Amino acid sequence: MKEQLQTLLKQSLEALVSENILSEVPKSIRLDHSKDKTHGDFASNIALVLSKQAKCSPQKLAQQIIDHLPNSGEIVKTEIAGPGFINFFMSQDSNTAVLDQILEQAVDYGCSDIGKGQSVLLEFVSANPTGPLHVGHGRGAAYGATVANLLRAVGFKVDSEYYVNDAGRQMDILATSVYLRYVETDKFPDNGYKGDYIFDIAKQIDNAKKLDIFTDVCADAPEGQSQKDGGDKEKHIDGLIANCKRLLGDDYKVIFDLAIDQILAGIKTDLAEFGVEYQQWFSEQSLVDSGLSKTTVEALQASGHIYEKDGALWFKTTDFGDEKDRVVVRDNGIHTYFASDIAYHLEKFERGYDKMINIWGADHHGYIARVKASVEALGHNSDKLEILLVQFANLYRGGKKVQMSTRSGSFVTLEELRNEVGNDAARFFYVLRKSEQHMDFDLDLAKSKTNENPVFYIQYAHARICSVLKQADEKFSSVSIEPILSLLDNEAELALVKELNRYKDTLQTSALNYEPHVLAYYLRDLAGSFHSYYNSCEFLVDDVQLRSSRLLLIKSVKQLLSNGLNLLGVSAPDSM
RNA sequence: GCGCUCGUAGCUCAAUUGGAUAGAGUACUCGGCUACGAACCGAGCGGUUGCAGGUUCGACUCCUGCCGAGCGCGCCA
Repeated sequence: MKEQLQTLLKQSLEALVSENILSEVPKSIRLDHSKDKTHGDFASNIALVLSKQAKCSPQKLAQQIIDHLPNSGEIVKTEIAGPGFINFFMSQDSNTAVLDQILEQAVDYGCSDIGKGQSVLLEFVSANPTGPLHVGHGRGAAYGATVANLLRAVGFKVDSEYYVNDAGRQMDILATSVYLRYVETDKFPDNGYKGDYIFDIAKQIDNAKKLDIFTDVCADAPEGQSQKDGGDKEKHIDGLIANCKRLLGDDYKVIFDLAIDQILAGIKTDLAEFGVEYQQWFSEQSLVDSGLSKTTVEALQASGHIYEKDGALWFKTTDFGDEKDRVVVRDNGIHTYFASDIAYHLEKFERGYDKMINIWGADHHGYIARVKASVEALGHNSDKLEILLVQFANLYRGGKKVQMSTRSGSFVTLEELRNEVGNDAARFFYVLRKSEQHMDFDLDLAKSKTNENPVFYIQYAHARICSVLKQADEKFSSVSIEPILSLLDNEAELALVKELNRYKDTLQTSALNYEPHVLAYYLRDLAGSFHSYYNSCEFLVDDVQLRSSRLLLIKSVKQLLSNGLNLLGVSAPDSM
């Protein structure tokens, strides 16, 4: 319906161009579903936008646009309002046509091909495999999975990917922490991984020697001493790692692999149970093994973007707008994390996607400039790489902010949250906030008063409709009666029909702007309109035509609630 | 100090991406089940959109400067 109207508007503008009233037809003609029903069904600001070009007042231009509109049975009334908006009042038939479309296209209703099959690589979560996912990661997981669903619905071909940081010092700290729990030392370093899950992994070690790895390590800062001096603490744990590797020999690798396998398996299960699926798990170590990490640095060197200073290799990212240059190879010859990340992004570009999207925690924002710089330096268009930042969720418990740290082991895991509030509530809650909005997550509220979560409000609407339809089947014979949609004429019905007409645009807006919350809010509004309708009208009336018309309407509502919830990764139960 | 992100009702958040009278939930005050599910509905209360300027037909939205919050600024990952 909106498309037809847009076409009519365009024809009118073309006519005005041929009469030299306008110089050209704009690329896009803005047409909004009006939010206030007194403004009709659609509103356009086109006259306001073009008044300067037409050199006349917006109101006058609006009148000319209306005068040049081709005749159409769909438009019953137009009016000029406010500073020059054109409001369109559509015919009842034109408005209720959506009901048939929804029921005919069912689960596919709302889907489109605006994405034109473009391929997208969507990377999200990618938390270091040094511990279980916590509720902070949950936001990225829910957001990423939903964005993937939305993009697919509007015609993109999306691959989801998790970048596994399975190389580097953090992994050695992890392995050494596990070993220290295995030997049950009382000198566990302050900066090791202290979570309970480390004990669980340690229990699975069999047959390794229990050695004292504290000999000859920098003894300045064992637990409880000179904690102020971070440098010594780090040297201390590096010494422990070195001893661990040297004394354990081959057993070190066994423990190292055990630790990462266990944790990664846990992360995979966790995400799968949360309804978050990945097409690829990409290992950082594989970049080292394949030599890509090394050849990438060489390529940068060959193209003159690398210089040496203080024994290290620096990448001149300032040439590409970064605020300072970055080290890629340290003076000890070891590649930095950034070096593998450059290789990783190069590898992504070489896989040939039309678009790449990274979803990062907001704490990584300082990293964007250097990654884009490296992409440009290697001859690729960094515009194909979009980086979306998700703000942290502040957790509150008992009115107090909960500090979260994987190392100290003080965090609420995603699994705990899912068990407490359920997947549906968790998925919905995470996605209800705009991603760049800081969000406060009140654990007590989420856990103890789950009925206040709006997800139940929407699910309840769905269940209510199912219940009505079931009873309709039981009470009345199922002879098919042709509904007469013009009977749907009371206020609640018109509001619902209007709401249903908005779905398709809402889905597109939500997808193209990577804003799942737009869909979430829409669904709540739709459920709200339905609940009002439910309380104002009876569906199972004796008048067969009225009854079947009303049932057709609520069937359509049910379909869209189900479609929308499905995209958000939330179930649409028949009863609850 | 510099940079990024943000600041909207008592609280938690929206606002069709620059549009018309800034809306929901929650809290609080009323009212509605002999009803197709009350996990619901209806009414009320609640605002100088952090502050001050600017841009234009029009600003919560864009620009500038302050104030406040979070994050980042390492040869860590």
